[in-house]
Amino acid sequence: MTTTELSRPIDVSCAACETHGLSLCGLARALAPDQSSHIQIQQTSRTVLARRIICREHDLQDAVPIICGGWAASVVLLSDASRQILSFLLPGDLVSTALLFEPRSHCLVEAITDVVYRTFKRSELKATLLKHPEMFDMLSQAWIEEKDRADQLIVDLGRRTADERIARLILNLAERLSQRDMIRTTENSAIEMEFPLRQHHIADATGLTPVHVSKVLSEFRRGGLIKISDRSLTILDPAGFRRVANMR
Amino acid sequence: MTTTELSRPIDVSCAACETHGLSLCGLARALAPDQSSHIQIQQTSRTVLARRIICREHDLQDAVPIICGGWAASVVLLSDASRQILSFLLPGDLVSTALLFEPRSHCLVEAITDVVYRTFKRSELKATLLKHPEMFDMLSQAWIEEKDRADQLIVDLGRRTADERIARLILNLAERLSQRDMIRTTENSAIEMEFPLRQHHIADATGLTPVHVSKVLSEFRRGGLIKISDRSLTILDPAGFRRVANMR
DNA sequence: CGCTCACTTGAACCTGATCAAATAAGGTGG
DNA sequence: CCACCTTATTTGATCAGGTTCAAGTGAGCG
Repeated sequence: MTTTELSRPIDVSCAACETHGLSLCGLARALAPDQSSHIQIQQTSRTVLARRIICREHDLQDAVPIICGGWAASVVLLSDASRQILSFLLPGDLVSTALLFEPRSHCLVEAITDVVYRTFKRSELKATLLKHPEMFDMLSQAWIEEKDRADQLIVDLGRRTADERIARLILNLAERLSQRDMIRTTENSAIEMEFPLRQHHIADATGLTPVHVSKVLSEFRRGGLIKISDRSLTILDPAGFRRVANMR
Repeated sequence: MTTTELSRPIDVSCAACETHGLSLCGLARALAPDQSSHIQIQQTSRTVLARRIICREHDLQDAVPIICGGWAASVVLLSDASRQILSFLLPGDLVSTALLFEPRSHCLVEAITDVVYRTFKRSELKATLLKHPEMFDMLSQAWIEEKDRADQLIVDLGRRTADERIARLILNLAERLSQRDMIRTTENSAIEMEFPLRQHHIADATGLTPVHVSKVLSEFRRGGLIKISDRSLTILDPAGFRRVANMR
């Protein structure tokens, strides 16, 4: 069985949500069932195992998913079996703001780690949105951020070198994790984070091959910029790493 | 003087709007002053010359622009003076749906041809949006299309060859122009359209160099796929061209 | 122990970039 | 209308960043 389903009230298997409770983005927080929020919507919590699919392209879905725990990716499959990752989804992320308005997902959403997510009925969520102006603002906020990240990725893929793309990906993830209180900063200002991505994920996200990703990461390691071990990544030299990332 | 400003009623210098009156996308049409629409919002019409800027990055704008005539581009400038075009804007396009919710444009909008556009006050537009559910649907439609095109571009830049990128760009433009009744189909099923783009625009949009764009276009021409002359492009062999565009 | 999956490393290759020079196409002032 | 200047486009030669191919190493797991 790849998914478990349970209706409210949310039970302990959703502990991951609590863990990141405070770190969820506005929308997710407003909808969290255990918050003091005055907004109440029917919702369902699910768990999927790593590598399993959360929603398929062209699926017609009545449900709008929000990630509560774990990492996922939105990916587009090409006819030659190559893949492009459009975005990584972290706890608190709405899978796609477009799903609020149209039932058809146009890309695959795949769990990278085990993932806990909640789903809402589109109709209810929309209704709530129109009734609560503050929710509407959160939505437009999420929308703007989603588009900004897509535009940023376009620039990266169109105009930056492999080194830059990879460094920027890592820094962007660090930034987003930091907003969720999911990084540690050590006394020598190194930044450490959980990093469940395989090199092929990085390759699929940056438009490179896994082989080249390996070479670039080795280079970064040799340069003392980062350290990777045991599904955890440390940026040893944030300033230097940012320098690599930013400009030609 | 780069822009002319005139308050309603719209005069003949906005003839371009009439030309494409029927072709505007839902939102723009609903807002067109000469339509039988029951929705009335204060608006201003402006004209800018080719190559001039419609709105600058980080500009704080009270105004939301919709293109009425001509072609424009959203572009991101990099520190090394290279550029990435995020999207081409055609008549009927909202410059960016994000501008409805936040006053700060995060990219430059540049006229490619002479451009006629109208601007609306954000506050009024937002208010109208919430009052008219059918406008809200048009907006979410525009939003979804905008995001779809961005995602499509990500895939193109991440995973496709130069030939594919260029062919797809041209086909996408043909498709969008066709929705606006701005293409001609000749008896031998060739597709002809106005094509004001310079090769450097194509390069900036596809993440390639102008030199390489020139080579690829020459190759297409030599293969009898397209013809370009006098700011007009003809797809001579649509089937063959689509084959080049679609898959590896 | 033997698999499989992830990563690493090196060699050869190729797509697209860079450099350079020539040609064409506009636009302007006289 | 022409001479001149600037901006596009074309074409060829060379270069380089990443890919592809291939083989080997290592870690986790049944």
